[in-house]
Amino acid sequence: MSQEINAVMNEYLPLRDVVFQTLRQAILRGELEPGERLMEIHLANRLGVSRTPIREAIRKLELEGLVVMIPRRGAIVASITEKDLKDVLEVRRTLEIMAGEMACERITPELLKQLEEAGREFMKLKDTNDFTSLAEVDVKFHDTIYAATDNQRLITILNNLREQMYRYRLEYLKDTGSHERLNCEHHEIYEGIKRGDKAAVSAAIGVHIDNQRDAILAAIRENGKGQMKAE
Amino acid sequence: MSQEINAVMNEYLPLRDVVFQTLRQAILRGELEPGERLMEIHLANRLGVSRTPIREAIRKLELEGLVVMIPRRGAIVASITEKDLKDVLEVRRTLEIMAGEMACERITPELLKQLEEAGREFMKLKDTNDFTSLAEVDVKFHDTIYAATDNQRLITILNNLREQMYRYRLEYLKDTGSHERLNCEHHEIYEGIKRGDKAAVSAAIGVHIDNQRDAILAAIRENGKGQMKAE
DNA sequence: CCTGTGTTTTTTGTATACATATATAGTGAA
DNA sequence: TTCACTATATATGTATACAAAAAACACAGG
Repeated sequence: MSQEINAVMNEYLPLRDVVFQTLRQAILRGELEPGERLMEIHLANRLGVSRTPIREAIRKLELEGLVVMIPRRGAIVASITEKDLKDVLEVRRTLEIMAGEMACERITPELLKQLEEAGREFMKLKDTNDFTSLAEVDVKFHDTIYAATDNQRLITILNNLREQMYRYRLEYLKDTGSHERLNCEHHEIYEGIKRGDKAAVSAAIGVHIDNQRDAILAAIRENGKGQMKAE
Repeated sequence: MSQEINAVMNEYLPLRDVVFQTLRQAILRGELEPGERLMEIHLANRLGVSRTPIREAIRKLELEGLVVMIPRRGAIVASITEKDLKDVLEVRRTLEIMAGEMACERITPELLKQLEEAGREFMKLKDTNDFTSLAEVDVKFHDTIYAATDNQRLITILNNLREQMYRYRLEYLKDTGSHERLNCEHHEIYEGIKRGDKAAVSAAIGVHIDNQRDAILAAIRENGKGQMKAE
């Protein structure tokens, strides 16, 4: 049993963690849709494990808010309302600015170089249609800023908040018209951090998130069928 | 089996959640010390349940960061280093200020009244030795501000960050010399929110958290024996 | 044709069983 | 005495078994 899974387990990883990451990705990528039930036996058969690791993975997803438990009915994929998304973006805006300002003070030469590189890569990719790579580079750019804060708690929270929006990220990156603007914003942020100019960085990141917010909300309102549930 | 636990279950609560809350409280109150092992069979016997709910509760504690898993050895209560605590307080400072500023704009008359009342209760209690009630009122004061933000995500994160420091809260509230200052700070925050004066609120909350930070760090450095592990 | 009730099925919640890895203790030899 | 090796005990990781609750279904009666 669990051949395909155990193959990945070169170094030690409990099945529950494999299942957790698998389900998590599936939810964030939209392969499991909001409202969909997570039935233990079904998932167990599908992943080739018993119910035990499935259940333990669901406990973690529950705490993370990615699934909602219904008493004696099990777990369903959590729906994100527009209000939820606004709330997340509001907090994220504040913390991204915080991270940027901290980076102004604490960034190391290596990380600054890495940041510049991520910015360059984004510029190279911005006119292609390779949205996946583009998203990756975008993540790398922001991750570098996070790393510069030297605050693990902040990094963890920011990563979580960002991932809450993964379902919508790709959608909004497909709006190629915004790439040039994103590129400019990245450059402005990079230059600000390089100069240690907190006010400039703060303003640039604020604009950056606001634009992202507007783009995502617009995208949702257009084709908000499966993605957004009423409740 | 599980007599004492089932007694509490008038309305439906899975055993795993009862166990989760029980263990969580025990860790936050310091009844389970950092580094202590959480052995499943032992806990199961102690709480009168089987290993299954214990394990599921541990999965949640793991994601919350209150326990750390050691491969094939199980869970131990997470140690908080001084760096961890500083990181938490740094993030918390930013978000508490954010909450205060949002409260300036969004607070309702009822919540404003509740805030005033919490402030008054704190004043009444500040010269007694009833530290538990004092802590409760302090929590209520801040909870009211959180509620005024109308941002559920922010509330969740702030509650979590605050709870991360529960182990140290009581310690620092026992420093009766600081009560008068805390009281003034509360009053200043309340007045600022009432006037909608964001700058004043921001400054007051900043000072409030900074003082708390210094007090906690000082308390830890004094008797940092059991509480702080090198890891 | 609709409705209410009893039965069956499905699925969760909990307990237990089994395999394996790690720690521990004990024994023997250098 | 000390080191090494083996046997044993203990605890985790996973699978399975069992009970109970909820949903689905069928059937009888109006």
